Amino acid sequence: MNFSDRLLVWYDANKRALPWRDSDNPYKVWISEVILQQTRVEQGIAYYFRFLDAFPDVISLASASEDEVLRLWQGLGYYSRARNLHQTAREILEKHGKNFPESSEEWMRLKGVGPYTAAAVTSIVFKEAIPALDGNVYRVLARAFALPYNMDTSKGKKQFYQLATQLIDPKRPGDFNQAMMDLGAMICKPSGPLCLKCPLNTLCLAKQQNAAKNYPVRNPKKAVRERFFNYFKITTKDPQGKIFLFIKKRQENDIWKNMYDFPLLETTEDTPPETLFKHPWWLHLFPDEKSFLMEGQVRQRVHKLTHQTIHAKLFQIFVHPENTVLLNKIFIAVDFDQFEQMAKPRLIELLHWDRGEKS
DNA sequence: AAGCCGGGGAG
DNA sequence: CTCCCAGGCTT
Repeated sequence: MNFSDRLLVWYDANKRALPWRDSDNPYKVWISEVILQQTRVEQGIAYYFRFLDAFPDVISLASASEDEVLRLWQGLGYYSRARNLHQTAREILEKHGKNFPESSEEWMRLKGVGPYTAAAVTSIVFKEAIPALDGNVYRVLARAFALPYNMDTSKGKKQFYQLATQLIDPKRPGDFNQAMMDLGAMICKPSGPLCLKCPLNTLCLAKQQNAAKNYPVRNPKKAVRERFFNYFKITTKDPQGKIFLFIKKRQENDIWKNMYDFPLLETTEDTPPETLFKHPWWLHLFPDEKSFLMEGQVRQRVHKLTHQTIHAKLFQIFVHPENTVLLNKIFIAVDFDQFEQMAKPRLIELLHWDRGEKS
């Protein structure tokens, strides 16, 4: 038996039962593929169910607001996926008149759809014989053939792509692609691969060399950036005694774009409150140091992302309503119930609900 | 080509 | 702690 036959025999007997499998619905497969970009299946499944429940088809997704879509995506990360998904739903409805494109070339032109997602959707739904290369597939191929190609470079990716094109079963392209990913996730794992259970173990060159850990070749990882976020949870009361807090929509090209957080003063290093309260940004909001009151403990939290570590502090500030004219111009006043319904980064969710302080 | 974009689970 | 996950976009 050749590579593909062994792989597919194994797949038929061992494939994972996943909610979007055996579906010929391009919308469902598309959503699942985008949710699973850089995201483990176990983490994505709950989001998949909630997303399809809220937006069962492309029309409902296109009809939603971006805020609603981001709110459903909250906690999953890489939020451009949600923004692009929403934008692309509207584009499909406009240009394709509700019908999805059927070729990977057309899919590639959609926002948020790259080589992997285009190939995955069209191979699974439309049986296009094009390989879908994700992290699992690079690892399986690199080990099986002891390939020295760097998967972080375009040249390296091209080598993997050409090989996969040779291997893919044109009769079952979707199953081939999913089988490669299942094998990578279940057997040919990044560390501690289960070679004894692998259907390819008799032909795997990395196993013969006992060198699975050397594959695939990748770029060395970069240093993590350190950032210092000083947040101010500014609250006030209206004449009826109802509490409002001031928030902001992040519109810069930075993390968490188009999601909501508290008024933020970012500094290049850890900065004591006395210094923050003399900062021009703060003095602009509160020229008079008696116009605000700091209450409660300062909440602190270290939030680690893949590429940056955020040292966050949350200062709780109370402001008398007569001193909120400028705040109302710069920020958005919401009550706590409204705030709960808005799309927030994980860090904000944690700071908001934190009890006491941590250092 | 390199930099940027989240959060979480496994070891 | 480190690694990396059904990647894609911007510069």
